[in-house]
Amino acid sequence: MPELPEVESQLDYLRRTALGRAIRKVSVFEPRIIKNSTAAAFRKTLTGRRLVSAYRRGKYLIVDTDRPRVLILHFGMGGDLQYYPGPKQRPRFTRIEFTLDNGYRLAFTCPRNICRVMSVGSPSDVPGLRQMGPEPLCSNFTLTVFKTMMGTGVSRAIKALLMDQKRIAGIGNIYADQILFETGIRPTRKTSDLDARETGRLYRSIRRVLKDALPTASEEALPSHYIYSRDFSGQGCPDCGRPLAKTRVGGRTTRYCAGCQR
DNA sequence: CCTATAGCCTGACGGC
DNA sequence: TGCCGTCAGGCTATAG
Repeated sequence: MPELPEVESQLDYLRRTALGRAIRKVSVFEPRIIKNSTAAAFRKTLTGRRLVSAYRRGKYLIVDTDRPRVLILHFGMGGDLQYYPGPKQRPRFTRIEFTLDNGYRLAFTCPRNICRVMSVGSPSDVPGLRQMGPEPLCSNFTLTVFKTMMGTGVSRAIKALLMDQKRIAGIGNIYADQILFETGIRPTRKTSDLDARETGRLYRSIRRVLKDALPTASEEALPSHYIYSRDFSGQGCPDCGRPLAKTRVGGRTTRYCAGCQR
């Protein structure tokens, strides 16, 4: 569920709380979520490090330290950061806890253990980051770039392409459905079937939907007009009121309006 | 190379 | 009351 806008809000949270502090202690409650190294190496490489700066890439959060050592967080589904004064406030599902030099703690929580943390020398050590496609909200993601991407070897459903992190960074199930709804394109359409006008609309919709979601994105508040929310609350299409269709595309539950999306 | 699918993982929820 | 099956969704590994 944490997609580009939600990870951006996690980044904001980190900047308002633990960023700038040094790690006094690393507590590992769930070693399985640590990738690329053992729990012992994870602790050792990060203890004493200062969290200098952070940025987002796709659905990853990347934290640079005062050494050639980078903390990578991936929120999987339902991952979250919590900052609190002491162990009494430790949240449920805390998998990793950093005790900071001001005594406060930063927890990485994840109910389903699908999240991942890594301590690496460079972000490019992580295959998912190395192969990550362009950032859709950056200026180098132009219509031309998007058109080229849409033209190369694509017999797949358009929704599967939107969610492919090697093509575009940061779009997951919910925003893919919303982008396609606002474009009036059915998620099951083959990418090669889209004409130039639809491709242009899709490009603008990707940018608009993600950008509009940035200011308010957080785990608990998805806009009520989103087709995901509308389906969840048993309401129909926000435009025509018709019951929403549900199917599977790219292995994911997919919601659309059979009337408004062609 | 490209695409599709199974599996990881466990809380929430509905049915009985 | 409580058991059980299903679903959710990021990604990766593997199969076709």
